[in-house]
Amino acid sequence: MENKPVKPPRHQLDPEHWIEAATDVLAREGVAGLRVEVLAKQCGVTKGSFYWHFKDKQALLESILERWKEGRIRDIEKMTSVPPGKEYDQLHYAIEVYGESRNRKGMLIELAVRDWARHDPIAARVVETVDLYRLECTRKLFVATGISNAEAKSRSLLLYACVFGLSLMHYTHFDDNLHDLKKRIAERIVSN
Amino acid sequence: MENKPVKPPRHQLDPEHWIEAATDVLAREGVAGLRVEVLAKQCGVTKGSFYWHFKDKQALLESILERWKEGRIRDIEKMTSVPPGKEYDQLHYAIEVYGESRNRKGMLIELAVRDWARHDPIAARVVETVDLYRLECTRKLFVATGISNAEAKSRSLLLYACVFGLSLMHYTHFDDNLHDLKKRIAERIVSN
DNA sequence: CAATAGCCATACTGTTTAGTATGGAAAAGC
DNA sequence: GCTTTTCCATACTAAACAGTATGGCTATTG
Repeated sequence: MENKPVKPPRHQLDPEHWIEAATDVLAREGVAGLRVEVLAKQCGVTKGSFYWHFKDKQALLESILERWKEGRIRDIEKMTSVPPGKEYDQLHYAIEVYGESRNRKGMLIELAVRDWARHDPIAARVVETVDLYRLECTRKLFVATGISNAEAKSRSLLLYACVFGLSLMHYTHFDDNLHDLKKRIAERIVSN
Repeated sequence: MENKPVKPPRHQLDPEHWIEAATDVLAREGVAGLRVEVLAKQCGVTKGSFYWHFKDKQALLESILERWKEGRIRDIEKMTSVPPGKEYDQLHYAIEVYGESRNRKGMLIELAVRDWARHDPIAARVVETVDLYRLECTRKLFVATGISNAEAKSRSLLLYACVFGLSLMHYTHFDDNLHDLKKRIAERIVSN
C-alpha cells in the first residue's frame, strides 16, 4: 500500500546550520527559547544530531555569540569606511538603518543578546567588545565631521544609546508623524 | 538533644509579599527566573502557599505588571511636577537619576519588563502605557523650558531612549572620564 | 473550650528539559 | 564488494517545572 519512493530526505547538517537556526530562534524568543529538542525539530532532525555536532548546549551558545560578534564587527567596518566628506551623511544613514523598519530581525537579535549579557558573563564580554568597536568607529566619523574628540565620543555613545533605546520603547502612538520625530532626533544627534 | 524553643517561624504571607519577592527575582534574573517553587523557597514556604494566594503563575505575573505600572506612573508624576522655572534643572536631574549608579535595581526591573514585553502582549501593553505617560509628562517639561512642541516631543523621546539605551550598553571602558561624557550627553538632550 | 476558617506542607501527576547510550543507515575509502 | 567512518534515530535517565488534592496546623470566633 504505502509506497515510499521519495525517501524521507536524510538531512545533512553542519554546525553552521545549527547556529543559523538557533540565531533565528534567538531573534524570535530570546535566549530562553534556545532548547535543543525544539531546535532539532525545527531542523527536521532529532537531538541525536545535535550532540554529534556540539559537545553540549553551552557549546552552541558560545558559537552563536562568536558568530554574532564577527558579523557585527564586519558590519560596522563596512558601515564606517566611507570616502572623506561623506561622513555626515553616513552618520544619518547609520541611524536610519538601525531604525528598525528594515533590519528588524537584526535588532531583535541585538536586543536578545543584550538581555542575555545581563545574566551571562561570556555574552557580556562579547557585547562589550562589539560596543567598544562600534563606539570607536563612529567616534572617528564624528571627528571627521569637524567636532572635538570629546564631543565626538559623546555623540557616538548618544547615537547607539538612542538607537537601542528606541527599539526598546513603545512610542508609535506618541505622535502621528513618527518620520519627522525621528528626523529631529537624528539631527540632534548628528548636527553641530 | 534538639531544643526548638524558637519555633520555625510560621510565615504569614499576603499577596503583596509574593509580588515583592517576585519583583526582586525579576530584577536579578528576568522573567525567566520567575518560577513558583523557587519563589516559594525564597519566601521560606512551599508552593502550597502560593496557590492559596494566586490562581496560577499567570495571575502573579499580571499582578507584578500592574504593580510596576502604578509605581512608575506615581514616580513620573512626582518627577515632573515641579515649580515653574525649575523645569530645566529637573530634566537634568531626571537623566541623572536614571543614570544607574543609584536606582540600579529600578533600571534592572525596567529592562526585564521591556524584555518581557517583547514576548508577551500584556506586558507590551503595560510598557506602552508607561511610555506614553512618561513621554507626555516630559514633553510638558520641555515645552515649559521654551522650545516648540514638536521639538519637545523629539527631546522627550530622545531622553528616554538614551537613558534606556545607555543602561543596555557596555561602555565603561570607552572613556576614562565617564562623568564628563554623561554630562555632555545630558547637555545635548536638554539644552537649546 | 470547641468549632470554624485561614493558611500552609506534603505528596502526588504530567510535561519539558539536558544529556547519554546504543544501534542503524548512508556514504566514503580501499 | 566490503569495511570503516560519518551522521542521525531511538530509547533511555534524571532533574526542573506547573498544577492539584488533601490533610494538618494555627488563630480566631462563638
